[in-house]
Amino acid sequence: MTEFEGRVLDVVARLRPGEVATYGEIAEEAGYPRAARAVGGVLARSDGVPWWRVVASTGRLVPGHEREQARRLRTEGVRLAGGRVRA
DNA sequence: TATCTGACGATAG
DNA sequence: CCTATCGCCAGAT
Repeated sequence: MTEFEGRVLDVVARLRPGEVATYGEIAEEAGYPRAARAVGGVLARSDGVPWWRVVASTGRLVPGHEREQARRLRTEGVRLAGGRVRA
């Protein structure tokens, strides 16, 4: 468990139901401002974290998990439109 | 030290 | 709105 990993997972774990954040925001809050890309890598290999509450800066859902993510987000009351989270 | 790989982000066309 | 590109980053090899 690297420090980067630990910080990222910690930040994501703090997201509350209905709250959505972008990879970039997670990276910044974790203390690694420009590591948005690396954040995706961590989430892709982690379990037990609310990954569905993280989306791209454009509001797009996670590639390959659109259905599942959309289902979970709607369950939490998040408004979606055209496969994207409404700003 | 050099490369390659992604659940990224911003920008140009 | 879409794709192509390029810049950026941590990790793995």
